[in-house]
Amino acid sequence: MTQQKITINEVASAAGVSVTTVSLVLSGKGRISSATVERVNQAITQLGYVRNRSAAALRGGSSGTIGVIVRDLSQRFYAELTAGLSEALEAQGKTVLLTQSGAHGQHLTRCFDSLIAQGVDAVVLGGDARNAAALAPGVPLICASRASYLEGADSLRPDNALGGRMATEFLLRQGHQHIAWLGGCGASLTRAERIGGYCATLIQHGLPFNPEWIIECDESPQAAGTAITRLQQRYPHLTAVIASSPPVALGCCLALLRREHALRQAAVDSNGVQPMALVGFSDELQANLTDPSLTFICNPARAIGRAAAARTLLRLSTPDAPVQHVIMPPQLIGSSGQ
Amino acid sequence: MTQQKITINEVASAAGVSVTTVSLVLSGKGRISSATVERVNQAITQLGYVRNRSAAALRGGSSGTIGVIVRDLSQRFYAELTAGLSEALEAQGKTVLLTQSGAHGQHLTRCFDSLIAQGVDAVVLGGDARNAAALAPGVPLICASRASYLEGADSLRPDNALGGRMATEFLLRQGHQHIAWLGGCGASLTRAERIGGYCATLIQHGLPFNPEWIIECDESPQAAGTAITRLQQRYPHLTAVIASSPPVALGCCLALLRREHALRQAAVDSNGVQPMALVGFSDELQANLTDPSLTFICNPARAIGRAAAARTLLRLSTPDAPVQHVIMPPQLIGSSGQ
DNA sequence: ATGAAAGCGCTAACAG
DNA sequence: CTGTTAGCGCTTTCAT
Repeated sequence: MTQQKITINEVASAAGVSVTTVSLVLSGKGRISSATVERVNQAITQLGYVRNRSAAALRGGSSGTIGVIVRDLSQRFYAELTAGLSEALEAQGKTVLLTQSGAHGQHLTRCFDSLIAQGVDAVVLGGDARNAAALAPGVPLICASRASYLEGADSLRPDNALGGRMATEFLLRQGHQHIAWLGGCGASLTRAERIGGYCATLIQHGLPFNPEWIIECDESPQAAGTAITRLQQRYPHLTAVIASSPPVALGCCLALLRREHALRQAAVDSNGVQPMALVGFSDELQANLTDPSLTFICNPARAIGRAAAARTLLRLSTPDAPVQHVIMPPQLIGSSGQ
Repeated sequence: MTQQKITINEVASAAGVSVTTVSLVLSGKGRISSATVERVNQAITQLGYVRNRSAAALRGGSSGTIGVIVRDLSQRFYAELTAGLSEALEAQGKTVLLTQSGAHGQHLTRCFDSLIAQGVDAVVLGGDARNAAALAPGVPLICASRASYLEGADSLRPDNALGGRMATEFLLRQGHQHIAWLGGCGASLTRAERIGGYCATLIQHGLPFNPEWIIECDESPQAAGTAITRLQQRYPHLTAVIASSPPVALGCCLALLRREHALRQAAVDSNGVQPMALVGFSDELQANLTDPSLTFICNPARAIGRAAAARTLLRLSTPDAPVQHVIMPPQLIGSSGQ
């Protein structure tokens, strides 16, 4: 179909220079006179030449690819992260090699092997990094996850404690003093960090912190609805709740609306019905579920991806730069923010 | 750190054979005695050899990579699609090169160029395929999008008309006869196909189809709430609504609950208040927003990804297989399904 | 059934 | 500043 084999050789002769010059122009390395650069680029576009990165990689140059490992792209946080990362890397002429290590990270080794075999210039690792330390010696490793990180490698992650603080302060600002925490799994590091922020904020404000107001529950509206109803019965003076995720927040929201219903219908004086306030956590920035009654603290996943891209490029250009750990602030979307 | 340069040469001598044999074993091509295969594989694992795909690609073999182009990974449908695709391809030893063409497909050409430069064995294209026809001659192209496809290339996509039919039939089965359609943009092909299924179903059941019950609106709970309230006022005998997306469904759900409130409080006879039924569309299978009052018709995005992977592998092994177009059924998640 | 040898397209020494 | 040249690790005829 198209002209098959346009190599730097053709480009070189077309531009009346040597292959070295062309190669230098391509990688922007040597000091080539701008006139020559011009001529070469012209030849390149004229011939429709596309550089063969395999050959470049083979010879020792960089492959122009960055490996990414995430557990599963259907997890919002990692999808957003990967989107930001790929966007930023592609803008710099890099290409992303995507691998999924599986829901439990079971394919981590396979991921590293594929990436190494493909000659990636660096690896960005999402998710748990604990046993990834020595899997890819010789290739820069950048960690970008929801909570964990590696001592010796560059890392980016959300400021979960700040998220917990933001949620709590948002509710305090509205006058609430009895705030419950609903949802999430006790083993979650992200959750633990967020709850840390929640507790710290309460204490800073001289409010008592009651561990019985911290409830684990499945990430489903049903489970959340059941849990919050029980919570309200047991602790009637609770006036606000922090939900660990959008489905939990939704479950709370619906349960609360229905409860208001029921109470009003029971002919209780309307004034006696105190509507409960609600804040939820989310992994997507737009969190387009927001509504007057739904406010979210959103992870800056996409921004983390972009930052990881920047860090990766820096690490490639400056291998000796000191290791850096960055934590990025969440964003409040809904009632007051955005 | 680790042993640096283990090439097929080391493997060959370690196994006491020639590089040819090793290469043949690696690609499973030539007829090598199983004894030799055994010996070679042993040497490979012993030395921790990993094949250099760049070299293989350069010499003419396959690179073992499949290129993927999506508009933006933060769109659920494409995140799920990519997850399924990558999962299935990695299980077969392939690696995915991910590129994003941008919200408006503005980087499509750049995507193709990068992928070609990297020597991909095939390209899976998500999103609009119209002007992608001739961008990558010589490389198999597989289309996997929400609606559009290319005549000459293999394609996979959701059965949107069936989705519309499923939503409508679900409501009809519950006895509803006055069903509105809320949300989406008039220019959307996906929406048009779904609405086609909706209309067809109504007609098949001998029900009138009223174009004024099809409302465009922003994909936000607020917009949906406003729209459905207006709709109810204008057409009081509507008893059900189909929502184009989760945020629209949520907005409807909340608005409906509040309206029931209001009516009940206004001391209207409770029996006069007919609760409205609701079905929504979603791009994620778990659609974990489901709740007794929230049912979803979910796109089989992940399954489409897996099917696209299978089709890609088939196309690589059998280049002459006839072009195939596959449409995949959505899934009802919630009240009755699942 | 296996081995020897010729490059694939590119980059990085070295020279000029 | 630019040209010559030697491979990178692998696949693939062509012999054996």
